[in-house]
Amino acid sequence: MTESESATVDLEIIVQGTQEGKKLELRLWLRMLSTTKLISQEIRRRLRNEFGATLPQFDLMAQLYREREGLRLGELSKRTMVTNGNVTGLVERLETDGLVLRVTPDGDRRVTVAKLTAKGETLFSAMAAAHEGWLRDMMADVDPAIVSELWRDIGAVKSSVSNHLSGADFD
Amino acid sequence: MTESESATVDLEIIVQGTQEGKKLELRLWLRMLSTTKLISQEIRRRLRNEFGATLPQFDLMAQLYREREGLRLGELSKRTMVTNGNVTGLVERLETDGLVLRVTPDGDRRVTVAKLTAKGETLFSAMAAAHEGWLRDMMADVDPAIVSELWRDIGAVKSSVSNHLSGADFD
DNA sequence: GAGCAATATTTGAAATGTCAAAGGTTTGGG
DNA sequence: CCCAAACCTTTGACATTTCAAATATTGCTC
Repeated sequence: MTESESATVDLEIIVQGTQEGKKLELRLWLRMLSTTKLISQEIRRRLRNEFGATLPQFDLMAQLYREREGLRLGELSKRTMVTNGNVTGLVERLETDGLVLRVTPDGDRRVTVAKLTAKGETLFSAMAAAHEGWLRDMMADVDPAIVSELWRDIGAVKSSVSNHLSGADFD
Repeated sequence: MTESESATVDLEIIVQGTQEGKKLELRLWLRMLSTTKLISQEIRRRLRNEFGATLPQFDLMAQLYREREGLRLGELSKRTMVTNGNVTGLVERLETDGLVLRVTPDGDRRVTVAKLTAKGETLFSAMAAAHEGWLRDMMADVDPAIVSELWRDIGAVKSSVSNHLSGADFD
C-alpha cells in the first residue's frame, strides 16, 4: 500500500474529473500550494544537509546580501514576508552564529539595523550558487519557454490577489 | 493596523534587477513562493477572523471530509504533506475542540484513525464554501484561460521536480 | 514461540510562524 | 515644554514545522 507519493501528486485530479469544472481557481491554488511545498521541502533538506542552514535564514540572508549596508528589521520583515516578531528571533540566532551583526544607529535609537558579517557573506555566497543550481535541476524537464510564460502569468495572479486583499494596501 | 498587513512586497525584485535572461528558474521560484505566501496569508487571516480556524487545520479537515470513514494518521500525513509528528499535534487540538475523533481499530492497535465529528463536518462545510469564494475573488482579474494554462503548466513543473528529488522515491 | 525486522504513532528539542500587547523613542501640536 | 500620537522593535502565548529518537504493535522467520 505504497500509494503515498502518487496520492500527493494526484490530489487535485480527484476533485474534478473534467477540466470543464468550475472551481478552476481552487484547483490552481491547490496545485500551486502542493508544488511550492514540494520544492520548499527539497530546498530545506539540501540547505540543512549541505550547509546546516534553514530556509528562513537563507531568505533573510539573501536580503542582507543585496544591501550590504544592512537593513532595518522592519524592512527585513516586509521583504521576507515574515512578521516583525519572527524577524527578531531569526536575526538573534544568526547573530549567535556570527553570520549577522546588529547595530543601533545614532540618529534613531528605535531602529535596529542588521548586516551580514564577512563570515555571513561567504556562507551565503556558497549557498546562493548551490540554490540556483538546485532549482535548475528540479525544473530541468520544463521547457524554458514555459518557465518564462509561467513567470509572467503567475505575476498576473499575484497582481490580482494583491488587488483583492481584505486588509490591504498596495505599492 | 497589525504588522502582518504590510507584507505586499516582492521577494523577486531584489534579485531581478541585475539579471537578464539567466536564472529563469530561480526567478520563477521566487515568484511562485511569494505569490503562494501572499495567498496563504490572506486565507489564514480570513479563516482566523471568520471561523477561528488555522490553515493546517483546514487542510487536514479537508482530507477527512473527503473520506467520511476517516483516515490513518500516516495517510493524513502524506496527503497533507505534513510530518507524522505534526499530524499528531494537529489532530490532538482538533479533538480537543470536538471537531475530530480518534479511534484505534481492533485489527491493528498500532493504528489511529481520525474522523470528522458531526460538528467538524458542519464547520468544514461552511469553511470550504467560503474558501472557494475567496479564491475566486482573489483571482478575479485573471483570465480563466490563463488559469487553466497555469494549472497545466504548474503540473509540468511539479512533475519535473518530483523526478529530480534527492531523497528519492518514485513508482 | 522467541526474536527481529517492519510498521505506525508519539515524543522531545529546536526553529519558525502568527497575533496582540508592551517597551522605548521620536515627532509634532498646543 | 509637554503630552499624545506615531513609529520600531521586542516580548509572550500559542500553533505549526522539521528531524531524530523512542514506543508500541504486528508479522515473519527459524
